[in-house]
Amino acid sequence: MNNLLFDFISKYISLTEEEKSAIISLDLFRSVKKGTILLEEGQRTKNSYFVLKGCIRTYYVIDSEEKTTAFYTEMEALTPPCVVSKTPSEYYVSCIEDSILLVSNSDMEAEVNSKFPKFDIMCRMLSEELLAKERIDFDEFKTSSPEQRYLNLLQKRPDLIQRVPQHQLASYLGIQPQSLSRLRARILEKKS
Amino acid sequence: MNNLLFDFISKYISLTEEEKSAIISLDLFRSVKKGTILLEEGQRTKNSYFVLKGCIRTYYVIDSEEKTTAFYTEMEALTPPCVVSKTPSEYYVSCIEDSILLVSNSDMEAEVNSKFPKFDIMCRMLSEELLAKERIDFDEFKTSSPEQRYLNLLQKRPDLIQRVPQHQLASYLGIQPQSLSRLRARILEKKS
DNA sequence: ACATCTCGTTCACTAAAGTTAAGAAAGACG
DNA sequence: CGTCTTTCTTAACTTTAGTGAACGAGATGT
Repeated sequence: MNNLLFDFISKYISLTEEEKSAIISLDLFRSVKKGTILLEEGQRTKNSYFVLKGCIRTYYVIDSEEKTTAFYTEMEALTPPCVVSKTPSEYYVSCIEDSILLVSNSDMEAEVNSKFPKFDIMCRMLSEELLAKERIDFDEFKTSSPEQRYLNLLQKRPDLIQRVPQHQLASYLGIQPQSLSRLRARILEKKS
Repeated sequence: MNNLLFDFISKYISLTEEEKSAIISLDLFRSVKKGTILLEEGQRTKNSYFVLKGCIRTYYVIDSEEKTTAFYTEMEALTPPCVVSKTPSEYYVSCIEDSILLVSNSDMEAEVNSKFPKFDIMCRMLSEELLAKERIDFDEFKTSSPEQRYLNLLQKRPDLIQRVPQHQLASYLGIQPQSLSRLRARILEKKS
């Protein structure tokens, strides 16, 4: 697990052995069972999550319906907006597979960053990269139909379609579960 | 103009007079005429933009149709994804009002940041904040209908509806211009 | 002043998504 | 093993968005 993390970090900065052991000594890894709710609406938190294995999702409850808006799988990081804005969370975060997560909190990050300014650089690079990715995803979403979005997902994250329940996928695609079923039937029809 | 910029920066870090004059000496301000294309599809650039006055938009050309995905107005910053990924741009950036922009390039930023590490911190805070904002916008988009998105925009950025052409607004809302017209008529009907 | 072009709106029609309801299939649990 | 629940699918119907075409208003250019 440590190696997975260090391989990831090495894409941005290089670490000395001393820095590596400083990270290990923080004891950040957590095993989390499927179904665990990591963050609830209205709750305040300083925690960020990095998925080493498994999958977590973010969802809102609107009119007592769950609306899933994002999935985070292996080597993906989530810092909930409420951590940045220091306000109560607008959404839930839950674990949809047995997972191994790295859980860090912003106070601790600030401390580490002041000791190792390198980390600030890495955080900056990471969030710039994530912002660019998020914008492109958003743009693709805006400029395509539900059917195109599904086909696009099939290309880019085929694993998600296997490991995630359909009704969660549906709201991730911005549609109703029934529409997703129909849309998939339509696609199969076209192929034949 | 300098004051607008320094007020903005002061939300993140505090600057000494020396640092301020270092920034001014970089001579970053540009007056840009309405209609100017700042970035074209396929082009490589290292430029980021900060809008002091006016409005710029990003758009794709898909099937020879313009698809507008974002607007940036006063005190908003745009670093195109292609600057981060160092690849040719996937979209166009154009100026839709006579504007005053701050144009910086990533080489210069790197130089300034190494001289004043404070700036790295600010960039990090800024991109974390923007990422959080982008995620929330995306989530709202996913979880609402075109009509709700329009009403939402009316609440949050009423100025945009005034200053931006309808057909650009339409694709910003992820729909066709005709649908936006119809949708607006529908809303007016409901009110009466 | 005239022709041209762009933009916004409207209309009729088609296609797709929302909604409500019902039933089948798969899982969870005692 | 059967029961209960959740998940997925299908269907009928309603609502809304996409599409193609047409029109008028306003801007642009010569």
